[in-house]
Amino acid sequence: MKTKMTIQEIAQKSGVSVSTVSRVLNNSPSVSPKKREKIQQIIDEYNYTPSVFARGMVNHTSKNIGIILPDITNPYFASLFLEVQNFALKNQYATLLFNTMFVRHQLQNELHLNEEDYFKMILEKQVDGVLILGGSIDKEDVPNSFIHALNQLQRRVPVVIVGSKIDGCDCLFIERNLKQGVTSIVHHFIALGHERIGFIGGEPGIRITSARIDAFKHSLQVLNKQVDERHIVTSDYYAQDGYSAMIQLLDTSADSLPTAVIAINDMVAIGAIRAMRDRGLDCPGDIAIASCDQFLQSDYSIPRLTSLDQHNEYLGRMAVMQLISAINGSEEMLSINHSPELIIRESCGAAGDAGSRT
Amino acid sequence: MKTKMTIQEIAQKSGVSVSTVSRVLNNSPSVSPKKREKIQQIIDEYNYTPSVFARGMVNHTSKNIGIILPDITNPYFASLFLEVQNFALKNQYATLLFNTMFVRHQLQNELHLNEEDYFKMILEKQVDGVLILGGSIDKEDVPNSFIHALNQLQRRVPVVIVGSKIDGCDCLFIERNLKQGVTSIVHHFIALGHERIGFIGGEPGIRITSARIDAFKHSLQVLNKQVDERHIVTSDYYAQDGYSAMIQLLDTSADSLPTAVIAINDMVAIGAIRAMRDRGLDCPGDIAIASCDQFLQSDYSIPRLTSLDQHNEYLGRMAVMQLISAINGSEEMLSINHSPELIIRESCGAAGDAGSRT
DNA sequence: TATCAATTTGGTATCGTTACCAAAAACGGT
DNA sequence: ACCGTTTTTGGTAACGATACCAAATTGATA
Repeated sequence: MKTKMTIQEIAQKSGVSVSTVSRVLNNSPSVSPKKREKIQQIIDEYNYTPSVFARGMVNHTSKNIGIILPDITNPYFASLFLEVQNFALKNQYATLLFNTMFVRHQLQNELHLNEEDYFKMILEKQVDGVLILGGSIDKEDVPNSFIHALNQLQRRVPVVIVGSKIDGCDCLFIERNLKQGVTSIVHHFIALGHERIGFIGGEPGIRITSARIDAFKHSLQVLNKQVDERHIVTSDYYAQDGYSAMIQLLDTSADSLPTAVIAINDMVAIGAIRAMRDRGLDCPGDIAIASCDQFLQSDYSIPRLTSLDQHNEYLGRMAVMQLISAINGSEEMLSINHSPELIIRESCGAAGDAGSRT
Repeated sequence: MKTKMTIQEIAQKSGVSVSTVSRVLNNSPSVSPKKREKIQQIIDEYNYTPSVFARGMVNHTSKNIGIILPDITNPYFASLFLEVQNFALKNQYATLLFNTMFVRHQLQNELHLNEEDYFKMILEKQVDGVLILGGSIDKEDVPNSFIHALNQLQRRVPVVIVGSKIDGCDCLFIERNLKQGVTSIVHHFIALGHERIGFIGGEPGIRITSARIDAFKHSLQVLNKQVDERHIVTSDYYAQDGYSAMIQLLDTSADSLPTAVIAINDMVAIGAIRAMRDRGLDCPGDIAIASCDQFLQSDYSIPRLTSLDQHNEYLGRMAVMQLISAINGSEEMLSINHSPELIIRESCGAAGDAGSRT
């Protein structure tokens, strides 16, 4: 490949010293306008760009940030990433993306890596900061080795984590309000006259799951409603998991089925509705469904899904802002506060029957 | 942040010269086993990793590759990316991901960038190679400025493009067989006795769209069936576009509706089915639907979608393999040949009624 | 033991920037 | 015209690796 221009060549061609060219490159004020213009012209003409390696040697920065997330095919993470990249780019940072989970994808995962290995890799890549979106960090008992690896990472570059705060880890955490949304769904169901409400989906042992189930139980207890434990079925986050969870629910409590079910996300809801259909049940007729974390297809499914808009874009944006400000040495913690919004459509019955597509 | 170890410090601590440490780092054979072990131990102890900047200065490589794609939230690109990253990582390459399309996401896209701008950015990042997955490259008339920018990129680093070959561009192209799949859908529909078949979705002026529509028309003509132009409605690639395309189809040819429709992908199929439902029509009863590029939820939708599995994983893998071999100076072109597989489920009627979930 | 070849080591220029300091030029005021 | 101050420039030492060549060590053979 063609050899790159260097600052010396630019200097020579413009008849100045490298120092002056460097000053132009870095917008230093102390360059005479005349020289600046001439140099800039030469830079443009040869479309020279400074070597990030040489710069890195001096500044120890790469202008890259690392993003670690479990699964980019999950719309939740994809939309988060999108906001992150957008904002990062606006601040001259590019994003190195590491997708840690391959299992679901039937790909022969020839590299047997756990998240700790990714931490190491990312460190070797000399990124200026790391953003961790979900993953193992959300486990209820995070392994010590994981925390250790995380702290080691944190000692070298700023680390921002979108997830639940854990003890013994001094990274910056951005927490979502997981409970508020579930509570508002419960209230909505109660208002529609439902007495027996269930909850499906979510991996057990994961904080997101248990936080939502806690909120679910708690909000029912406050209203003096009972919770039937058989109506709570964990599994995972995808359509197939919604399917299996609903089948299990139907099988184990055939004598007293819930009349409404909360799904941990839209994919799970879709799987659950499919399961109901396969068992000859109608949604919302027999069981109403509402879910968290709405995604793009929610408004086109049959029935259209009542779902929570968690404003993930906002979350992603806050996370990078926090990271970039930490990279720039700021200690300030950005406060984040956004309320999820319940989008009422058909799957919860009653009020949503008309649909909401615009 | 803590200051990083350098090779000199390691050398000093192990009582050897930097050269020897460097040799250990690069697995050079000419180091005595005893010294090698001792040095390795010190390296591990301080968990030293060499500076990518310093290395880059000497080798001019970053061990990073750049991936440019329009929309990571689109399951097609997400699964492609996953394979790409997996294989890249296995070869010590990390992936810088650039998502060029923001429009669909209602985000205030404060950075007004077109793909050419991304080329420039990626070049400045000193990646060792670039992989372009779809996007503007698939336009029927690619702007000259785009080709120019592309060639400029290509002159500096190897560029592999997953997309249709274009004249005047000497990058490496990996082409999908777009026609075969559509043809097999047509044959399936004909076998089921359908006479009037339509086609919906896909952005007009994009090669993927026109290639598939061409294949659609051609395979019908070969069988001496007519094509009703009103039954071909382009729009875009998402659920909302399937919805609007189907509405338009229903509106413009109410007198003679097709009995079967091919959707350009599963999201479009979902939108179309929703539109039918809103108009009181049943799928597959009134209009059967089959689509290309199956995605994860295909088997859980109502009805389950008959769809084409294009084996994208394989495509993604070939693309990185090609890129990495090009980075390593190989001229060889990998030949790629995989046949799409039609997964028959409910949405096409008849044969698929039983569903296919395992 | 002396000689030569093969193996293992060390020294140092180099890569392309920026930071820092010193030198030169430009400017203002007497 | 001279001096002091400010602005603008240039020279060069870092930064942390690798590559290359020369030197030292080892081992084998006569």
